[in-house]
Amino acid sequence: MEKARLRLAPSPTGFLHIGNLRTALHGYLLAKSKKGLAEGQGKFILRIEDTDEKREVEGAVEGLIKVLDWAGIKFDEGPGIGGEFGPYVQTQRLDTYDFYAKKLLAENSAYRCFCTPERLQEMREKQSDMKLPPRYDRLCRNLNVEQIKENMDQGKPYVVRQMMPLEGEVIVNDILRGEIKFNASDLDDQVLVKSNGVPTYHFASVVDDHLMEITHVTRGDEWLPSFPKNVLLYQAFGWEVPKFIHLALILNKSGGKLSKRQGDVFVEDFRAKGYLPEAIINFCALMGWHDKTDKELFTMDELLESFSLDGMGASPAIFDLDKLDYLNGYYLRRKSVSELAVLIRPFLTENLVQAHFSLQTPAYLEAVAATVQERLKKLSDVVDMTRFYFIDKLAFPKEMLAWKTMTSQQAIINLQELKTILEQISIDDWRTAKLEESIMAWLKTNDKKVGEYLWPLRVALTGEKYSPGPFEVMGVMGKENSLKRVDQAIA
RNA sequence: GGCCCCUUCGUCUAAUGGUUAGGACAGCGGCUUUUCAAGCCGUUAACAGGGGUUCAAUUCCCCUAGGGGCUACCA
Repeated sequence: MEKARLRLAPSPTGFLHIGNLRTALHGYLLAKSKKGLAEGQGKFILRIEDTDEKREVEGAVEGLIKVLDWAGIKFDEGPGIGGEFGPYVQTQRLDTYDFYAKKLLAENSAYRCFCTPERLQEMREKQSDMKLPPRYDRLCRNLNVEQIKENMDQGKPYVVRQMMPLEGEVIVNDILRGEIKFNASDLDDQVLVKSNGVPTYHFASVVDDHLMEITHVTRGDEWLPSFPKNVLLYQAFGWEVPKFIHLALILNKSGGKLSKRQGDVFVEDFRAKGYLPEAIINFCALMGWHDKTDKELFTMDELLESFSLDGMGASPAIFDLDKLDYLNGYYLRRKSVSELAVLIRPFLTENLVQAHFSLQTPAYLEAVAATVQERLKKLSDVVDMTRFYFIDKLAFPKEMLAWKTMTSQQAIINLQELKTILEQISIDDWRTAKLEESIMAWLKTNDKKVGEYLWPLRVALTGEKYSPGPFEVMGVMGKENSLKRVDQAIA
């Protein structure tokens, strides 16, 4: 059996982007799925890439771990979890990077660069004026020992740069795309260690992936351009190159980069709106992966059975909110009523604030939940959908009571008729099924038009054009409150 | 500009050197029906373009176009 150790290596710069969750999920499943890389025996590791203190956001690591856990992605090793390859936070591994940077320097695979940011800036401007690709001009690449010593003695700050081959081809292999060729002459002498002594992503991730024995690197394909540089670095160390799987980006509706501007992009946003982890996971799995059968509805457990490398593709996917909504509605409908009641509770505070205490019981919430379950796309929809259940007096124009071509006067007359019937129904019989039975029977025997009675009744009860049916609503609200609404509509 | 990646219905995606190019979401129509949903049934809709290779190309190759990414002492 193939060994598989994969990692998620986020930088703690804020919330978790939905695209990163997709990357995380695919990596996780490759490690853990029965049809994955290692028959479900792979390891999934969390490593925090916090080498850019400028972009770091307070509390982001905790947030990341929390939301990943919510989504159902578990780690075998990582900060707070442990493991034999720790620490799993890069700023706690600075000595390690220092050691390997010195090694590279000693072996002449890297060099110190004393160029100031100002000089680099100027250089790039000149290059782009001359329509040349902006690239380090390698001024410091050929500094002799004395010059280096002199600069160091003067305490000049320096970065460590990777020494790229001057000519030839670098051929790399991506699992999803096969061979990719780069000209060595197109490769910049990448910065490995910044002047503050902290490594760049490029350097730290290669060192860590090797030391942590990562076998397969999954990452976004925005890293494809640095792939040859990574490979060269492995070769400079004499290390085996792990397999690379570059996942295509997730794009917005117009095909551009999915960004905050166009709406929700963070998993936390979706969670706050009431999307279920089941839906998000199913949705993310399907972007860039497809089962060999036509099956599309997958729980995490099912993905753990079916997800495989050969179902993965390399083309970018556009984020389709409609499909996410569908999936979320689907999983919402599959919840038990009591589960749903618990889920909607946090969204209902606005409604409950104005409600009589008798309307705040778990039992009432469950009854309410049952009537809106099949209508919800996301949990936050529950607010508007159930408002009428919690308020004392409805406000709606009388004309709304009229069904199709009937007048509101006629609607009120019909309501009065219904009222007498309803009053005769005992509290014990005041249940949705029984109410429906009685009213429908009455309508039939008296040869009444169903719509001319049920529409006004429903509007009287809910004050809404669209809502659950009158029998369901009366079943939830009880006799007293239901009749009160009918009276209010008649008055 | 340079380098790299990608290209099947609007969207996510199957399949195949010879198919009526399949499924799902969305759309549309119908059934059901007091409304909205849900459900069921049906239906519109795609191989980016041009060259090759071949008896045959959506499938293999090349070019073009389009889209995207990278081009920092950010990841």
